[in-house]
Amino acid sequence: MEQESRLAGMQRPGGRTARVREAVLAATQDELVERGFHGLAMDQVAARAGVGKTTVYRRWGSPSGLVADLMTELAEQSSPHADTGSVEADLRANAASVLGAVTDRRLGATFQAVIAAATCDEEAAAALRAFYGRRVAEWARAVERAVERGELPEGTDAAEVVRAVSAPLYYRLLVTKEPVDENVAVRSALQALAAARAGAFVRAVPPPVAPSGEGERSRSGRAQNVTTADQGSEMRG
Amino acid sequence: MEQESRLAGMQRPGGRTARVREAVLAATQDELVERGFHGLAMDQVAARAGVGKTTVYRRWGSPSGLVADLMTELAEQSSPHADTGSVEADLRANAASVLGAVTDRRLGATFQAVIAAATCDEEAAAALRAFYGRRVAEWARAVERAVERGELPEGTDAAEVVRAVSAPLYYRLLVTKEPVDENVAVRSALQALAAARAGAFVRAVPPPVAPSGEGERSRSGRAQNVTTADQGSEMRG
DNA sequence: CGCCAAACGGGACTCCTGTTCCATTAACGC
DNA sequence: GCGTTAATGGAACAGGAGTCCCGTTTGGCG
Repeated sequence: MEQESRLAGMQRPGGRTARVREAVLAATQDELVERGFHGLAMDQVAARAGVGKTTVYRRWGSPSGLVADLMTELAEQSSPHADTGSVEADLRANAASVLGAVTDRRLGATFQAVIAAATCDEEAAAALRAFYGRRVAEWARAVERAVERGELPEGTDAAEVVRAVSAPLYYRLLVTKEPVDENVAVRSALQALAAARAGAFVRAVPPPVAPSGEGERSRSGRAQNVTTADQGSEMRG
Repeated sequence: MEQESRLAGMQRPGGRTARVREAVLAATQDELVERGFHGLAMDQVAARAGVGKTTVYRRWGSPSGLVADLMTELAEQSSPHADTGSVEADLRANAASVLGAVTDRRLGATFQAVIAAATCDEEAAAALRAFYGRRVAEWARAVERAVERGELPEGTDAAEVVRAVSAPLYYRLLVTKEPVDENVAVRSALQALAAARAGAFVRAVPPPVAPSGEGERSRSGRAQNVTTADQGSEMRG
């Protein structure tokens, strides 16, 4: 999308260059598994890949660049998805897929890394967006077919349903750091399904309810005890 | 809990020490807003806070340490939550609260930072867990009351419902990097509510479905098949 | 087969992060 | 007040990440 891969800019993507990239990306993943993103040192990667440090700096620039390229690589590979004819089974399969990606030692480390990188590096963020954009779109087709079959309400936002399946898993993984296991994955799928069946994903914007509670204030604002009585001073436009 | 704050270990937590901590944490937040976690340099923080670099290193050790302490500080402050008597309003208020925290320039930067730090630093991860543990527990009470009132099914896992409200917001913020606005927040709350009403959060483990399609396989070749051969109780309504 | 430029590799160099040492300040107890 | 010493502040020091320079390799092409 944004960039075919790190070979895109190369004017001579011949044998050696491709070999170098392959070796470096593999080494990067190894390092990620062993030391995590914070411990990803360009030196180490270069040494492990058996290439010059200069080369790694020149082509990838930073650890973020490495993981971004890695993610781009993964984005081009992944695509399999189920289409069983039953939304429930499809969504379960989707959840299982995410679970697998997150659980797998190698892939999990990579995802953690790319997400960490994405918090501070635009290139990594773009790679991440591209990856999920593609993946969500793939799985969304199953949901769309379910809508066509009448299993889900007309107007259901398929992509949103798919995202809703992954969201709790990533929430646990990244925010609460709770373990993510099969049980959680199944529940996640079923929750999304239940909400979808209830029409919570139909595209129309829901109407506001009477007392739309004010959110918490930032610490600098120092308002404790929101009584919710205060009416809609909207959060931000 | 793990540590009251960074003052805990201090044997002489008197005026100056407290002042230093305050100044350093404030400076840390400023730096986070301006440069983000990746650009958080101990030197800069020290200079900005008007304290010696040595002091910052001695007491916090690393950028992660700074951020973790900041999160601990925030955890002790936050507590406001709505209890309007209507689950829908409460959950909307919860979503708005999260939205506010994420949207606020200062708080948002801090959360991003602590999450980034948590991916590679156990102390930051612990601070993050503590923060959300507390916050979720607070909001869960509103859901519990809703269960008591009969608005939601018996056996509903209140904490799970609360987490389900935040999950999509953090998913967008961290994974897909889509903008998080009020619209998304409201939808998130209503999705969680719909799922809760449908009984998707009752504590019993859901039953397996017949044709559990083959999940996708992650590239490393491990298959994930949801078998969920657990005991069961029906859950869709 | 041989040219040319693209890409790589190694080593020296720079700069910045983090540490150490010691003098100075100011809480806390009396 | 006054002493003790935890805690801070400054400056010099060390180590490592990232850059630069330039020579070497190698893929593309006639």
